[in-house]
Amino acid sequence: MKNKIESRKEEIIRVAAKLFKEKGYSAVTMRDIAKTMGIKAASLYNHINSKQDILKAIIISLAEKFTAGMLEIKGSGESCINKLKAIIKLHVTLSSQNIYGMASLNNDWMHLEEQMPYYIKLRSEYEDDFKNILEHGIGEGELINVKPDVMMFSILTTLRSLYLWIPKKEDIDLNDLTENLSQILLDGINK
Amino acid sequence: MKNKIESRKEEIIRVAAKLFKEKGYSAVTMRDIAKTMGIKAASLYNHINSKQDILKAIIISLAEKFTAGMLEIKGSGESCINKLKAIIKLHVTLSSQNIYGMASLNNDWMHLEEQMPYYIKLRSEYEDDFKNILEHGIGEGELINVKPDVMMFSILTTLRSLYLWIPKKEDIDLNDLTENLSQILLDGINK
DNA sequence: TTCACTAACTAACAGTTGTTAGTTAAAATT
DNA sequence: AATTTTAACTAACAACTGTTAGTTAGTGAA
Repeated sequence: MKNKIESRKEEIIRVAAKLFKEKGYSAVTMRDIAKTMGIKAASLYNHINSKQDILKAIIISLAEKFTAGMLEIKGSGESCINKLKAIIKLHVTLSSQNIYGMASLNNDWMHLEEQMPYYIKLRSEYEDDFKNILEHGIGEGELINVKPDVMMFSILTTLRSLYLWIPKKEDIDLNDLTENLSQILLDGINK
Repeated sequence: MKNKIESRKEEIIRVAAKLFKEKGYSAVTMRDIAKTMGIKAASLYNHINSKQDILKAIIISLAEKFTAGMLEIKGSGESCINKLKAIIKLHVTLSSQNIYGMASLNNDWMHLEEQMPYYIKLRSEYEDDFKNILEHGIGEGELINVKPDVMMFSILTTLRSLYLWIPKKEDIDLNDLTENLSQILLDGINK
């Protein structure tokens, strides 16, 4: 059943995500989405159930990709520093693959309805895993002894904002970016 | 004319900023704001001109405080590292003083209308000044030689997200936070 | 050919939106 | 005491919201 070519439903989700990034979920109307696709708002409902369903499709699928990525990293048996580098790469990869979706994930999750508790659960678990890696790194002497909360906040907010920044650099090389970010986030900028 | 006690207009702006942080500008109605204050929506218009004016009041005044802070730092004659520490302190100070306003500044600026170009101008100049400090630091050998764009992105997005994080820690000491952030952002977490 | 399916359409709905007009009771000023 | 100002109110508006119902032209299968 699933085709390589984009289904109409996937197109709606893609177009909606782009509009959500520009104006936010609440400010985008079904008529906006339809107009961008060159059809009428009512026609959208041949493919999707509701506006809410579009948001859900964007956010939950992305959140689950982060969870899957973290699961793999957790079980990799690498050093703490290497795990952190893998997390950075995970964010660069997923963000560059779905810039518009990342905007909704960051800014529109509070407009989820039934799915909100599930999203919150995924996010909490991700952050717990992240903090765990940091605490382990501190315990092993791999990392400096600073509050892991502040550490995680600092790194994670940078990674969560990548979607704002990647599209501005058309010529960007993602491996370079991952490398630069690792250096800055792990070793700082002070010479 | 100006009193120490909060005017009704200031109360509207404060209440609105809190609601804007929770749901975003577009999802908050004038009736929401009024209800929170225990009055009717129409009564708000005795004190403010429009919903748009509330957003403008929140965002522009904050943006101008950042501009003023940067101007002072720029002319301080301090070393690059000390200027960066001063920027970190500026963000911690302004963010903790106005957590709700910072949310609008970050997430709702695109809903500014006439004032949008002015906001964009302030933000661009701030970022230019920031990058300038970094480039100077690299040139002088104070900072490692990594693309200043990536450096600025990394530090600035962390600082811009402080509003998300400060309120979670009731017991937080702002000087501690500034100190921890400086260490992490400037020297990294790698031992 | 006949039939069911797909994906578009028009029309309309009930509720919500920001905002205005006009009114009123209390407080402040003259 | 008379007057003006303040800050609330009710009622209403025109525009917009997400969504539904019913229709229709084109497509592929029987």
